[in-house]
Formats: sequence, C-alpha cells, structure tokens
Amino acid sequence: MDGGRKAVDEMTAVRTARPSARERLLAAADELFYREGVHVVGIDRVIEHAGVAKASLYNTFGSKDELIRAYLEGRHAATEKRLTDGLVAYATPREKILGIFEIQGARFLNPESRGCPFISATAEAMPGAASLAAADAYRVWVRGLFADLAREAGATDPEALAQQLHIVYDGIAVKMRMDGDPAGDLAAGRAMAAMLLDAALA
Amino acid sequence: MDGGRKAVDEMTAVRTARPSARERLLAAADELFYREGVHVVGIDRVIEHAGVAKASLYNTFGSKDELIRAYLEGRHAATEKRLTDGLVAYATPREKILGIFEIQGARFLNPESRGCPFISATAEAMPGAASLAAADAYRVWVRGLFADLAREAGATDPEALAQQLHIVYDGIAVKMRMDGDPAGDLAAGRAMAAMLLDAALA
DNA sequence: GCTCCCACAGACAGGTCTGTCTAGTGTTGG
DNA sequence: CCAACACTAGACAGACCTGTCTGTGGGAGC
Repeated sequence: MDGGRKAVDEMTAVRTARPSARERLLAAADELFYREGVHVVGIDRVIEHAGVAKASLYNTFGSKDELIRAYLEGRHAATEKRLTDGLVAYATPREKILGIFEIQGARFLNPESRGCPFISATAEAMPGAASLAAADAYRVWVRGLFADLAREAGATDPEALAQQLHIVYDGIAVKMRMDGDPAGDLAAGRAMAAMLLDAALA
Repeated sequence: MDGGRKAVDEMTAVRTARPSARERLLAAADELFYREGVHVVGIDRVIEHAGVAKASLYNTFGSKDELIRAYLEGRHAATEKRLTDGLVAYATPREKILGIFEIQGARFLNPESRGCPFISATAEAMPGAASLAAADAYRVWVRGLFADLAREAGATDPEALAQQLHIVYDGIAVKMRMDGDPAGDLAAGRAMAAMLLDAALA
C-alpha cells in the first residue's frame, strides 16, 4: 500500500540506526499478545512497550484488528521458516513428519510457552475478525505440509493421514499448555504420530 | 455451599414462580460467555440478558472472575452428567470409550458450537484466574474417566492410554471448531481412538 | 402489622478501551 | 534552503469496563 517504492539506501540507513516504528510495534505486539492475549492487552500497552506514538500505530496498521492480523502473520511466517529450515536435517518423509512434532514440541516445552497462538487468538474472536482469516491460512499451510509429506512417504490416503496428524498436532498443543506434564504429553503425541505412520504406510 | 438446607417448599415455590436471580445469571452467563467469550462479554450484558440487578450479581458471586468460575463449573457438571447418563447405553468399557467421542462429538457438530469452553476461557487467562482452576478440575475428571475405562478394558498401561485418548479428545475439539469439516474431523478422531484401543488391548 | 431479606433500578466512581486529532521535531533528498 | 516525510507527545472523544452505593418494593415468617 505505502512505502513499497522507497530507495534501499534509506531503508537500510533507518534500519541500522534503529528499528522502524512498524518493526518495533510488531515486536511489542508479538511479545505482549502472545504472553497475555490479544483481548487482554490494549493498544496503550503495545505502544508504550514499543516506544512508539499512537498515531504511528494507526498510520501503519489502521486498527487493532489489523495489528492482530499482522502479529499472527508474523507467527505464521516464523513457524513456516522454522519448520522448512529445520526439516532439511531429516532424511525421509517419515522422519520429516516426526520432525515436525520434534521441532514444534520443543517450542511448547519452553516454560514461557503459552501454547498455539492461533488457537488462543481465535478462541474469542468475533465472526468477521482478521484473526480468523490469519489462523485459517496458517492451518491450511500446516495441513498441506502434512499432506505433502504423507504423499511423499507413500501413504495410501495422504489427506486422511494428514487430517489425523493434524488432530494430534492440535491435541498436544492444547494438552501441553493446560496440563502439568508437557514432556509426557509430547512423548505420547510423538508415539501416536509414529503409530499413525506405521498404520498408513503398511 | 449455600442454600442446601433450605426447606423444599420454599425452593419449589420460588422455582415454580420464577427462576432465582442466581439461576438466571448462570443461564445468561452460560449463553453469552460460551457464544462470545468471557473477555468479550461484560457484566452489563450479562445482567441485562438475565434481567437481574447488578447488585444481585455482586451479592451472589462477588466478582466477574467468580461468575466465570461458576459458569465453567456448570459446564463441568453438565458434561459429567451427560456422559455418565449417556454411557450406560454402551456395554463394554471399550464401547464406552468410543461412546465418549460419540456423545461429545455430537455436541461439537452443532453449528452453534464454539468448541471446548475450557480451552477458550483459559486461552487468555491471567495466572491466578479462577477459570484455570475450574478448567484443571474438569480436565482431571476427563482424564480419570478415560483412565478408569482403560483399566476396566484391561489395558496394559491405562494411564498412558488415557493420555493418548485425551490428546485426541482435545485435538478434535480444536480442529472441529477451526477447520471447515467437523464431521470428517470427528470421524478421523473416532478412528484414531479405535486404533489406540486396538493397540493397547492387544 | 411489622420486620427481615431478597431483589429491583440505576446513579456513580475511577479507570480503560479504541480511535482521532493537533502540533511539533528531526532527518533526508533535491 | 526547503519541502517531504516519518515519527513523537499527548489531549480528546465516546464508549465501555468492573465494582460500589443508595434507595425502593414486595413477599415470607413472627
């Protein structure tokens, strides 16, 4: 929409000096929205944490809803990069599928983890909220990743296998957050994924 | 806690005339909190929908947080009753376990369903919130139900089986809410539960 | 009858919410 | 030098938030 045609020199100059208002806002939103929740954290706390004027937020994003969308899109992009980068270390499609649980599970093991940001942000979303569209895009991508790997692994019904793996993926995200034994839950989820793979590739 | 020792005459008299303020508040909270979310719905909307004075709410529950706890405890009690009543129709422990998915899945198939109220209400809960304790009690009960049935079914490791079943239970609750194919997700979850049972009872 | 108690209606306090607006500052490119 | 631009600080509007308080009315028990 705006600023797309700027000279590269200017952008790098600004960036080396200090992160732009947009970047600081996104960093603050990412931290606060994830830690405390998109409904609990108000605009004032975000701009205070970012060290940014309120007008800059509304010039850049237009509304809180759009800031939430940008926050979730950032989470989506980071997860996509983390997984695509991490999965190259695994050789076979089967190992890559288990690697997804390994990589994402490690995140949820962090004591700072508050579970899946898409599940949380959409838990109380109103029907037309931007968070719903962002969460949908994320989930379509995850489902596609499972399905692609299931196909490469030679599953007879890759879509069905992906659906089952996605259920386990959601289940451990919730259970690791809510109950007191994230490591045990993750191990149980991994075992289930392996069992599903064995059954689907037999 | 209170009112348990009241004369039956008085209670029935009140009940036939009109539900008490407490009952109307709980009914309104149940509807609004579940449909729109405990953070989105304010006290004013609850009391307006219940047709109750604000002072009655604070005399009865003391705070919004305690009203949320009462709302979740009501959900817990209703689910417990629904399952214990519904499961008598199933003969074997194995069928009862699958019956849990049948009974609860049918609820999530309702277009009005917004998924698991405990997952949603705790998604943005602050550390000491009453919703966390209520959700914990509910989840301990669910886990215990799975474990008891797994033990009766003769599973070698009933706790491990219960943990896996609980992951599937959470997974379908989330996936049925967020993606567009609740019936397919439920069928996939049922199939996974059956597979887990076959593996654990072999 | 009279008193107690539950529930009513609603004003009020003090704060927070999102979003708008004005005015000023500092840097950069021409 | 000057115009453009991104940004800052902060007042402001109008709504909503939780929670408290005052005063009223009606039914039940003594």
